[in-house]
Amino acid sequence: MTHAPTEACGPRDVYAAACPCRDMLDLLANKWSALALGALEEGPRRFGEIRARLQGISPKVLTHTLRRLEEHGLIDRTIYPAVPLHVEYSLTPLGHDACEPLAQLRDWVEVNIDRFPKVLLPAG
Amino acid sequence: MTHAPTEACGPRDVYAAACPCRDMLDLLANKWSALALGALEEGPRRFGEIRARLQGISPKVLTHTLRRLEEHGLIDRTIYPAVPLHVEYSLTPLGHDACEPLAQLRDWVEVNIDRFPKVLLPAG
DNA sequence: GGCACCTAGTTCCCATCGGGAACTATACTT
DNA sequence: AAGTATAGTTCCCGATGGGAACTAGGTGCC
Repeated sequence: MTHAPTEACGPRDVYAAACPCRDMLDLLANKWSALALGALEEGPRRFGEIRARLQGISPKVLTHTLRRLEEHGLIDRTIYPAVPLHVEYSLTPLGHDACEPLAQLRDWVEVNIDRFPKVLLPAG
Repeated sequence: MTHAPTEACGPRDVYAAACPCRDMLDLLANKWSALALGALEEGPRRFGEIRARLQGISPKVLTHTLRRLEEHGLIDRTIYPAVPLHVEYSLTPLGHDACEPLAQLRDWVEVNIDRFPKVLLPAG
């Protein structure tokens, strides 16, 4: 029973409140998660680098986001006790795979942003 | 100037805090938005139908979610002043297109749910 | 020694969001 | 007059997100 078959964990329906899929969707369908995973797509990054890439995120929220992704097995956190402390975040295989749909969502937004009502686009 | 070219609205970068892309990502990268748009993919649905499909959502949050999607031009809200009041929600062309990446995200979660750490999967 | 600096956070406070339960409004049915 | 149905709204409260300031371990500078 190392890897339960499809039936073991319920109906696998994101629309079912009790299905664990719901929690996973909640984790991934999140602005900061989508951006953080994307930032790690090109390779491992340090806390400060991710923080700089995700413009506008506060250190508190970034810590929380990364911890959640780590708990759910999407990223690894490696501490290098070097001269100035060095912590590196990297995608797990699962996290790498999750990047695909998230990248498509990010790309879709960038491509279609002009189609949104102009009132909502400040410098439109 | 009916439809501004790519430059008019900034750099089109979801990673830029000031880019309107950020707001759109925040809207779409959301559990309830992703589920609600998916529920409308098969055709127009009424408030009660959507509520029943999105198991666990409260009427307050559903109202808020639908209003936000409407404001951003992803869905239409049509009132039929029939016998018992009848309100129908339907996808706009923009909303229809947004369903593609969202469906991929939902599907990815359902397909890969078993790969997540088992501690987090209640009935795993 | 004392002070500023660097990295990676943590802590505090507050505004907004999300969730449950109950209530409202309108109109028809019995 | 009471009950049913639809589409919400309102209230309360705990969780989440955001800004600003502070902490901790260690280095280099004077």
